[in-house]
Amino acid sequence: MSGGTGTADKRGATIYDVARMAGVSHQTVSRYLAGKGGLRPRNRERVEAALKELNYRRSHIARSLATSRTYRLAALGYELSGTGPGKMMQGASEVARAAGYSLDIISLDPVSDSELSDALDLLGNRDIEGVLATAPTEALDRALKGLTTDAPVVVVRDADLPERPYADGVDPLGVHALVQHLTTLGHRRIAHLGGPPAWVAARQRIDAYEHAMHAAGLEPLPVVATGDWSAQSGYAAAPEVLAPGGITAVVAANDRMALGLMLWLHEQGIAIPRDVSVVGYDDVPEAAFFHPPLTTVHLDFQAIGAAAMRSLITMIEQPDVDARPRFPSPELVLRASSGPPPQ
Amino acid sequence: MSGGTGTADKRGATIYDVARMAGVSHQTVSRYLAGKGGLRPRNRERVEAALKELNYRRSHIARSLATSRTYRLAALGYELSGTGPGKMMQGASEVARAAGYSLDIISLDPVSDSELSDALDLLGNRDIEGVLATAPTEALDRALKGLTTDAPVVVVRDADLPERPYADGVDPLGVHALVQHLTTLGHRRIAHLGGPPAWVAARQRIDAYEHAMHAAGLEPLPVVATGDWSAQSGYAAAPEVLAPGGITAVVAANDRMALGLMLWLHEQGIAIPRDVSVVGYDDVPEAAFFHPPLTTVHLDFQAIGAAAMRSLITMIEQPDVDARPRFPSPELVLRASSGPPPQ
DNA sequence: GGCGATTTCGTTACCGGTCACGTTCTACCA
DNA sequence: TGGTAGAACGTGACCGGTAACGAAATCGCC
Repeated sequence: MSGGTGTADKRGATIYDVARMAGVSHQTVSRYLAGKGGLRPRNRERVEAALKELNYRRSHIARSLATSRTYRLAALGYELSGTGPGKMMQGASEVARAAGYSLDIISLDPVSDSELSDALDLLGNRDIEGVLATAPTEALDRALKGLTTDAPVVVVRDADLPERPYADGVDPLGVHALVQHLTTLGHRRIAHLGGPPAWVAARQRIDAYEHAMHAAGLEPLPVVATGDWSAQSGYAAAPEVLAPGGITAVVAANDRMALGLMLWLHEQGIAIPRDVSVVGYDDVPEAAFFHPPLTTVHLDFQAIGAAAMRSLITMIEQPDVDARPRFPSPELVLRASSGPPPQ
Repeated sequence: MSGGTGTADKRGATIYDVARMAGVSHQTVSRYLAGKGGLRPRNRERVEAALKELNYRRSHIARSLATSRTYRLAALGYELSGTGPGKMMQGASEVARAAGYSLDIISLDPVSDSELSDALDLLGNRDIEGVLATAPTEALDRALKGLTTDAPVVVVRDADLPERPYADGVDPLGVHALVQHLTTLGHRRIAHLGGPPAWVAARQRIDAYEHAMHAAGLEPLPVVATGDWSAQSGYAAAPEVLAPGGITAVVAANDRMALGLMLWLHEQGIAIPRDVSVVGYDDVPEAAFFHPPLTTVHLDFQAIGAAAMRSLITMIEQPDVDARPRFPSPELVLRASSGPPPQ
């Protein structure tokens, strides 16, 4: 009413405005905002009143300039609209926000490489405190290594493979469990429908398939890896996968490719799992409702993203602490798409 | 070699450092960086050399403080890991980055409302220049309206419905086309498996279904809307949807619910589309590979997100221009899940 | 060579906070 | 009542850029 200071002064009120109105110095206001106490009740009240009256909001920009902390992180990866990467980002994003950081998510398009370099020098930007990169291709992996920033970088692969991945029966990817499940059912000729070879994840799964077959005393079949993770590519690659003949089970590199493969089988009149068993990888929420419901390996993407982000934040806030992320293990999920081979 | 300034001075070089090394004033460096020209070749060279030598990177923070432009936007929505919202964000994100903005993506959890208020006052933050919100529930819609910020806000609904949505044969949602497709095939008892009623999108689709039925001279059946967009919920709701009896076609509120519904039908020995036709909505990439491939309505989510973002940026940069987004129209996609009703 | 008009450049202030330090006030005790 | 420790508060500088303005250098032309 009185005074005539409009409520919405353009450009917002500063601590100096607040200080003037409260009859104190800007430093006192700053102290109040820092919440450290040490204000006399009278001044505290006046500051609070002025703050409210002017609808003060702090300027993170100015604060950042003074403290050289920005609380900004960046995350990048391919195909962030997919279930896996998407959930990962969601997990990461929640952790970041809870810790007071904001997250710039940069979704790369596999097609255009120019975008990659753009995005990368965006990261070279010195007001980003840390970088999280997910499920990279090797091109991205290399690019990240060449990153000229001293901000910490966390790269999430499908699993942090130990030095000797398959020693001691350790199966970090869960592919062994999948293959073992099939061999236990009696399958011998088990094919692998691989993911795009440029992806580290796809290569890891191919390796794991071959290793698991050898471990079971079986000869791995030539891996068909012409796909791009999509259902379309699974459908297209299906004939080639089945070409060797006598195949009774197929391990697809992910659930979506398995879906495409299954449609092709249906169209050929090949029954699942009576004639051919199909298993996937990822356990997307829809996999339980495929026809038939898909046996697959469950990955808790959200937890993976969250763990990676926790690790990144620890690297920033406590550089001396060892903060390697601990990712949850993949778990085999048995459903109706796998069964004993035909006689 | 000479001089002894280490290449990696902590905290980075400033334009003052560069200016000193180049023997010019900081303002000259600033001018060079602004790219406006007007430097003598000699000075230009010296500045360039110093820039490179010191590995200078500009501080966006300081620039923001001086210009009061932050080039930061925020986007928020539910279930960003889903195909639709995910692609939308991807489209928005690309446009934003191309225009020089960075995008904070905030993924809300439908469960916890506390998160919403947290996120919201994060937006009240005055260094965010604009807000994009997608596919909101009405709770979010209300919350956004109460937002105390003078930054522009763009809210994306499924379609920007005109004043009188169904006049003049206009069908902004594509649901009419879907229903008409079914009636043309001869269906009369067409049910709707609705989305979660709290979602504006779900309500719009329910309305459109009922209106389309009336337009075809048919009585809409009671809508079952107990789902949550998931395949699981489609599966669970299936018996109730089919309960009225004699139903020969079902319009699901989205593809995932259609997937769950179809699994239930398979389990009951009901053939699709021989006994019952099923159609979805969204056209997720996998829909073409369901069994059978799903008739649905295609939405170009990426284009929608991009259009919304362009609109937001226009609102920021040219406040006087009318920048209402123009979204692409949904398109009917015919596949094998719909066919004539049984005799 | 001298003059004015343009370019080119430097000086100073400012954005909105925090930090370091010095001053004032209060409270307690001799 | 005076002295003093410690809390409360204010002053000035600084973070790293940009904006505004005036000074200096350059150019063209007579």
